[in-house]
Amino acid sequence: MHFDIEDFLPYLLNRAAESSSVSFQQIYKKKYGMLRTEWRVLFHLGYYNEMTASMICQMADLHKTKVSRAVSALEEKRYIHRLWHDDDRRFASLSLSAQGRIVYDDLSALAAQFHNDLMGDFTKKEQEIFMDCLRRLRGKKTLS
Amino acid sequence: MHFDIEDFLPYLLNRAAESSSVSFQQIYKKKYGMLRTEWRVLFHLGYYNEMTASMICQMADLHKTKVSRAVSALEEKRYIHRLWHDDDRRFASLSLSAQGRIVYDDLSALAAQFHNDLMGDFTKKEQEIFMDCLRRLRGKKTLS
DNA sequence: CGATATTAGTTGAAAATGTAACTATCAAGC
DNA sequence: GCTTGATAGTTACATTTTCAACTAATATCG
Repeated sequence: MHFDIEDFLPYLLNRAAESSSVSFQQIYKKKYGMLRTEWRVLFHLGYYNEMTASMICQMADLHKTKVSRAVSALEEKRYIHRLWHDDDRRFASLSLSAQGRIVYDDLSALAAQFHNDLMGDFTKKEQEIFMDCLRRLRGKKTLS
Repeated sequence: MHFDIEDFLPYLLNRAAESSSVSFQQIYKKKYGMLRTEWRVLFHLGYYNEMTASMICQMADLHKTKVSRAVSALEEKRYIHRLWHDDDRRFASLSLSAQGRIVYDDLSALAAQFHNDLMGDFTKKEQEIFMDCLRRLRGKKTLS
């Protein structure tokens, strides 16, 4: 079976992902001193308002130690609140603080703009197919 | 501007990339004890036969320290040869050893198969557009 | 030729990540 | 109630990655 390096999907995906992530990373890093995982946790909380750490793990495909550390970092920056449940004290509701909400609003607007810039070159039809492929790919675990 | 978390391109790309890379990683890690960067360097050498480290950096979008360490690791595993140039002794030609070639042949066949499995669900047309979008995206540096 | 700048690649320390073991809490079965 | 097992989350340690400083070789320009 022929192997063409430039068409190898994991490689292509990685390069595209890295290239787009790195440029957007500059923004939240410079403006708010956040790491990628922190931004990821932040935007989940901004979007879904209230989640436990394990919900974030599942939805964002992040390991619990990564989330744990990101949550601590965000708490230290006063971007989120952590409220331990009374009925089951193993887990805590996470939510944005007022300041965190401001940061989220700012960054999500920039993200939307960034997204549109990236997509700008593609036709509507291409965009649809592209996004659809990505969504179908995610979660697919072949050959394992 | 509206921000939809599940459609945010860098996020989608990252998840798709991670998911595909992690599953393939199991293979070369288990079979040959290689890290992702090492596999990346190896398949560049397998495909292009002879490159300097800095050529690999450019083509594979890898930082020179990562390549440097991957090259050392591959050399220790006896998968590659390093030949310092006589006319300009700053750089060295890297190429696969006989054993490295065997490893490459094995892994590239598996990679091709893996690629096809991933792509299997998509129609020919979808595949074309998808790959085309990825290639056009890679290297695009918006908003920086 | 000699000073300065570039380029290829390496190395060391700091930061981030992954893995496994851990604490604490709750659930189930007896 | 007590043991066993699961779950949420944290911590410790080893591995990787990143960043900046470094060596060594060549190039440029006076």
